[in-house]
Amino acid sequence: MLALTGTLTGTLTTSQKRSDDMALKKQITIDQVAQQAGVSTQTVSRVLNNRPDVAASTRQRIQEIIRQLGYQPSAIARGLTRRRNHSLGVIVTELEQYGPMRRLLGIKEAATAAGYSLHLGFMEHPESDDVQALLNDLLSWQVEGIIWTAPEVGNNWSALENNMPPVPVILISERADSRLAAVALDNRWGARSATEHLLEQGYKNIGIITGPLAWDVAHERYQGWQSALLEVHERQVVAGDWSATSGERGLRQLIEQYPEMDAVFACNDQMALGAIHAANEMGLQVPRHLGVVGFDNRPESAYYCPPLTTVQHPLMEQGKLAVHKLLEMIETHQQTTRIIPSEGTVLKPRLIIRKSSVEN
Amino acid sequence: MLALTGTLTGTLTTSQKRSDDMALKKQITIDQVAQQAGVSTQTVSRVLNNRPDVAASTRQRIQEIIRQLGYQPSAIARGLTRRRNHSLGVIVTELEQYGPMRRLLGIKEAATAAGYSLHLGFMEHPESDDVQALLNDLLSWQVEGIIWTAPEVGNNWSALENNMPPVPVILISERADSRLAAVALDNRWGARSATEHLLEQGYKNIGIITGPLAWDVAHERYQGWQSALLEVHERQVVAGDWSATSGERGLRQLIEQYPEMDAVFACNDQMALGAIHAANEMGLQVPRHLGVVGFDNRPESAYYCPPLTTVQHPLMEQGKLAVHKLLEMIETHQQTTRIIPSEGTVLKPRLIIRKSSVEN
DNA sequence: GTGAAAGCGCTAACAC
DNA sequence: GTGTTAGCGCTTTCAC
Repeated sequence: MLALTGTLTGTLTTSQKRSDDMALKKQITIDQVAQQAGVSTQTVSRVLNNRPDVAASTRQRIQEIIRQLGYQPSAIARGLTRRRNHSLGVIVTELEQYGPMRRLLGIKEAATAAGYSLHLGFMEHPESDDVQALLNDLLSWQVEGIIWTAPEVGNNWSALENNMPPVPVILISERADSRLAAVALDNRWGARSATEHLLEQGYKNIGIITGPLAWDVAHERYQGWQSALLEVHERQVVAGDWSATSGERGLRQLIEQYPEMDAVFACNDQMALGAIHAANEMGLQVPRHLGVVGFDNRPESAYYCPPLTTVQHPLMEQGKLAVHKLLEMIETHQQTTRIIPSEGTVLKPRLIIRKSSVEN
Repeated sequence: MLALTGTLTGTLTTSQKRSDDMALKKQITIDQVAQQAGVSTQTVSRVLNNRPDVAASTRQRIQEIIRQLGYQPSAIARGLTRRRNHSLGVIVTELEQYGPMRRLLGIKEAATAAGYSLHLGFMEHPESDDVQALLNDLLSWQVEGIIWTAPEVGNNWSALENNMPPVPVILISERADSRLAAVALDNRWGARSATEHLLEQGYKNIGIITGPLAWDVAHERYQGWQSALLEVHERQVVAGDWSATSGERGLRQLIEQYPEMDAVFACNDQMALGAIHAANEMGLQVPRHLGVVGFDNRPESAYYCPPLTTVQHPLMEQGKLAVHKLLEMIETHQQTTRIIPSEGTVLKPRLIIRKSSVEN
């Protein structure tokens, strides 16, 4: 484990060696370019920023020198004066999960396309981490806006509402009724349609393997499932942790406590995979004896045995949309206002029907 | 699509509205803190940096004011003077793949633990993107070192060797014999042991579904497979693209062109899943008629049917190790030297044996 | 213990 | 067209 914290003062450790064949290149600055070209730094700056008022010959000469020197303007210094550095902050968690990852990819794509770079703030423990510290870190990099794509759990972003950062914030939400400027995915609706599909297929007793219920996303899916049924009993519910392992364990437990179960809604594809696996091992045929539906539509879920019926949601699109809305807010100097549910965009998932829930 | 490129000059678009209830908070600076406290900025700076030579009472007073104002020092301005901003650059691709993602998680964890933040540079098209531009972008953020974890394809980092950046670079490599300061994973060795395992199980005719062979990682696995066999024929090889779909297609094609095949090495778990699926559909029992081995050991591969024999490799560890080595280089002012294969760390994968390759 | 001055690399606002 | 001046927010001298 490296202990870097102490070295901030600048004193270097004792064992410093330096490869002899390669002196430390100093950074090339605008001054050097200006000097070489025999002009002022200002003129160089004009060339860098494609300003019109530079003589063509001067411009060419300067560009040539820039190339020769391999000069690269410092985004940092530039940002300091411009008060704008074309970067966005993203607060993320659980990147090992499918949803967060896909969203980040969408964010990245849209940001790159718009010429923005990304600062990531990782929230390790959504339920306990100090939100303010994370925000401050991002703000200290002068990000122009912030995308919040960490799970809404407990009151971890009530802090946000009380102490709004000086830049626009957009929230990526898992629920249709979110309270900050948000791009939301209607998980509840998706879960409901998955459950209704099972009912339509003639299944009568539908269990559920949920995600960790403290998370909004898990809670919403749970609610969606519940809303499709007339009444539900505790026996029908088991909590998983998104992993295939917990899906397997979950199914076994459900069978035990709810023997009449003939279908299960697993709240993501991995848990569905675990459930199918357990069913196979116990000699229950899917979908004959047990209907199974998942959530996510990972590319591989079409190749499970049997192929998995699941809910597809536009994750990358959500990420992209969030960037677009955020940039719009930035451009119009719009601050994040408190309660704008109607302005928020709500994306709907889509049910993908495969063999795991359709007999024959 | 937002067109931001034109707004750099500062002129804002016409439709700018501003929410009335919330004026734009200006950033709080060190000067304001100093003024409030009735001291010089210098003294505040000393407090911020935990310098000893400040009167205890002064320090307390200043800290109090900092808290009240919610002052947050600007990492940007600080970095500009210190010439050090505690950030690392990471060049990544293909984050939707399991390997790259896991490595990034490892990198993130180690960097966070050491108090470093990360700048991501995304390489969209490893085979064609302008490497220099990506590097320049990272350098313009004054990153103190760079982790290169994009696939080695074609000559995309030969540019690196010719034009070494002014900061240390560490390469995350897929081959044991990499030429720059590297933390490598011995893919060839892993693939070889997977293939040898199949031979030991009595399989005689072993096909392969490779990844895109232009990538080092795919090529290395191919080589490992080949090295375990006495001689190989073109018929035994099909190229996939890492997706389950390509695995399914690949198996069908192999069966056709290499009918005596009794086992297949799929170069990642997803393709293995696709292959198993195809086999099931064609009435071939796994592992009875066809042995299958994958590569990656994703958490869910234990739940395929049958559970997948596969090669596990320490991806997160590789990422962490890369950070640690890079920080070490930074601390010792060590530049990346050209050829140091022996100094590079080589991690070995490990075969995980499950039912897909073991009859009974 | 504390402050004044200079400067990090760049750009905005004005001059000429 | 081009140069000068000032300043972004902070830290590093070096005074006192």
